[in-house]
Amino acid sequence: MLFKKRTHTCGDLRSANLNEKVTLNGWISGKRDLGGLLFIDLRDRYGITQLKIDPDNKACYDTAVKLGQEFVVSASGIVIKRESINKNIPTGEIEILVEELDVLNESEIPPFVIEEEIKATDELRLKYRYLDIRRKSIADNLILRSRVSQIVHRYFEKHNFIEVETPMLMKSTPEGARDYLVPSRVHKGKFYALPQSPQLYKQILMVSGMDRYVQICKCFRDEDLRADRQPEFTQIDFEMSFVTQDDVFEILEGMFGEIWKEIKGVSLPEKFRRMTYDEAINSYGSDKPDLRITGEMKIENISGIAGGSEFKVFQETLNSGGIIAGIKLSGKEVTRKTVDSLTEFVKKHGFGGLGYLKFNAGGNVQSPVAKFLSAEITDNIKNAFSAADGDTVFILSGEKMKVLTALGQMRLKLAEDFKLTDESKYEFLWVTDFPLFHYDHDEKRFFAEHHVFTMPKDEYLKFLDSRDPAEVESIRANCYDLVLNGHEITSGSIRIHKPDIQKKVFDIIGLTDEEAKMKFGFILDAFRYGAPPHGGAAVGYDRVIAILAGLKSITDTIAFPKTLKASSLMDECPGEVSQEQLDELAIQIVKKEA
RNA sequence: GGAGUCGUAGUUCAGUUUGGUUAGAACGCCUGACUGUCACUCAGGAGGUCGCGAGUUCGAGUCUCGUCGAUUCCGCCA
Repeated sequence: MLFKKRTHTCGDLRSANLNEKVTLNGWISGKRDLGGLLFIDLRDRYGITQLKIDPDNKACYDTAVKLGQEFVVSASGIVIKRESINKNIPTGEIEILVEELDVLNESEIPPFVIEEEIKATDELRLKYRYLDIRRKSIADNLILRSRVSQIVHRYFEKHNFIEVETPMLMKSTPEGARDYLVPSRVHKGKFYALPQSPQLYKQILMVSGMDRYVQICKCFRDEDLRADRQPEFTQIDFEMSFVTQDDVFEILEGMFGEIWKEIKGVSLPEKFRRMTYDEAINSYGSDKPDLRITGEMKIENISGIAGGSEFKVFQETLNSGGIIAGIKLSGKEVTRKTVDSLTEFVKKHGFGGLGYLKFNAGGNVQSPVAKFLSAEITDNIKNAFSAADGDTVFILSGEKMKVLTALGQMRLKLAEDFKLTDESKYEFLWVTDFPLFHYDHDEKRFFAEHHVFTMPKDEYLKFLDSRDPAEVESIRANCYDLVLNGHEITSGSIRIHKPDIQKKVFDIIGLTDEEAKMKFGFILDAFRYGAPPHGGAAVGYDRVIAILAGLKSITDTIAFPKTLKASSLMDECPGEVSQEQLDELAIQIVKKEA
């Protein structure tokens, strides 16, 4: 079908184009019929341009009055100056006096009005995602995503990385997240798995001597979903040979630096701040602390100070190996309501109650536990937190990790309730020295915290032969996360490349040689032929885009996202398949009993 | 797997607490009027399986149970 092609987009024309004869193609975004004069807003992804239809041009006018929302048209005419200027849009000084108007396609009445302040629910927007993407904010997210992608490709190429595509159909490995499985027709009863990440392939590429590998790739995890978790998501996955942790950091610091500079016009520090896992847990009660909070609100362990008190709860805690710790809220009025809501919050975390010390003006201390604490102890607590009059210190006592994580979550809650987070900041933080193992008391065995190929730090290699839970759990790994504003956006490690160390790690998690061979045989084979020291990381691409776009959820960074139940409302997947397809795969559906 | 919230016109919601006349509003849609609008304005109109299924009741949008879907959180996500 022939149609008059556009000479400009709907975002192009300005006063400089006055008197030019132009053609625009686009969607009808609005129509204002004044009874004679008729104005149309024509939209494409570049912007909106106003069309003026004069009733004297009868053919044109007759077509125009019949136009509905989202009709696709081609309009030709002269760029003229508007009588009244619209300062809200970039093309607001001009309009097109239309001479020729063709309907390229009609549209049914859309199920929701396509406007920036969308009223439709997520459910409806996902079902008609193609209409949702016509909205500027969603389109802009996809454009942003595309721009970042270009920056990333350019950056890694500049640093001598090779892009290698790795298989989407691979072997299922039982460690880690649940795999999405794909049945094999040729090998009946056997299954491929979709990659949770290209981890093993990229390590093998290091053995191959590719030296520097990168890929922006889709990954799949069949786990329950959240606002920031989609069943399929995207990683910037990379691996480097002959490197230490610092080399990996440098690459990512450079990459994020370029992204932020180009997208946000913000210069990030050349080196990001670093913190060990232990420091993060002890001071922020989290392995991904949000450092945008005013005054940082560090957790202080006051076991030593408060332990000297008569307070029975504190005594019992310390006797059973627990800790007493707290956080300070600076200069905010703490009401009865605040305390009640926080108490309810900590009770959900399994605490009997919440202690607090309110340092009022004039040296008066308001506290339900004050009567158990001497003036000296109260003073010492005040000093430990560098508390001033008007500050409140909240205190919890109990098992160490429970206290720290509860205080960590309270820190975030207080920051939210009292608006202590500087939303304009970008706080990047390396969290390093993660534990290599944790002991599972139910299953009575050790598990790898990151993955089984993570290299222990040199000074802990001696504990690889120990089976004492405390010693084994003390082993720290060459394993690191990059945290941005409290979100984990990157995770990686230096890998084990020596078979003897690998064997010891397998031993600790109770993997026999035989099992190891069955699960990881191909990579262990590869490692026998000269594996270089190597390490890398994977960046959670969707989360990075969400933060750049100022979104809470990653859903709108993805063109066609899935719901929390992993279905796509637009194309209605997953769907049933025919009996023939099942027969070919030798698969039988077991109906759930009623 | 568990807990919470939501589901009423094309859309967003009110109505559910305390069951009771013809289920309302706004936007959208349709018709008409209007020659400088840009959230055009004005007048009129159409539009409902109250998610679905059972139950309680003289009577259910409203109460109970189940189910489906969306969403938030916990578990889970090396």
